[in-house]
Amino acid sequence: MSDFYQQVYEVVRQIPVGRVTSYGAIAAFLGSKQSSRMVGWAMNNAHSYPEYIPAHRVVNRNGLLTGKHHFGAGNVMQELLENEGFVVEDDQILNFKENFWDPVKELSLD
DNA sequence: AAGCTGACTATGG
DNA sequence: GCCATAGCCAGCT
Repeated sequence: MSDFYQQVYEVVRQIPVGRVTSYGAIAAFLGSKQSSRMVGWAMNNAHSYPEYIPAHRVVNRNGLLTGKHHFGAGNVMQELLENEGFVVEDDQILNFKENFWDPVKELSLD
């Protein structure tokens, strides 16, 4: 597996419970903010990773659950987020900005 | 092999 | 503030 995917998975795994981040933020942290699509693709292949990947904590820059369809037929992603204390409405995290977790800030600085 | 698609984002009208 | 376009790059048809 490419290091890119590996790093994406590790970053996503380090997202604290009750926090969320965006594909672009992860891509930016890896130094390829223009390849935010690849982060999403990495999530699609997340099942290939031996560890658990909380992909539901990764949404687009709007806090919109664009990838909910990949979790299952129903609104599994929303339920997972609500289970962690998020407020989701119309497939969007209302308090997204308040719970946003930026790896660039949280992991780079320290 | 060439073209399309997609769990994105930024920019311009 | 919404819609269209354009980069991005890996996987699929």
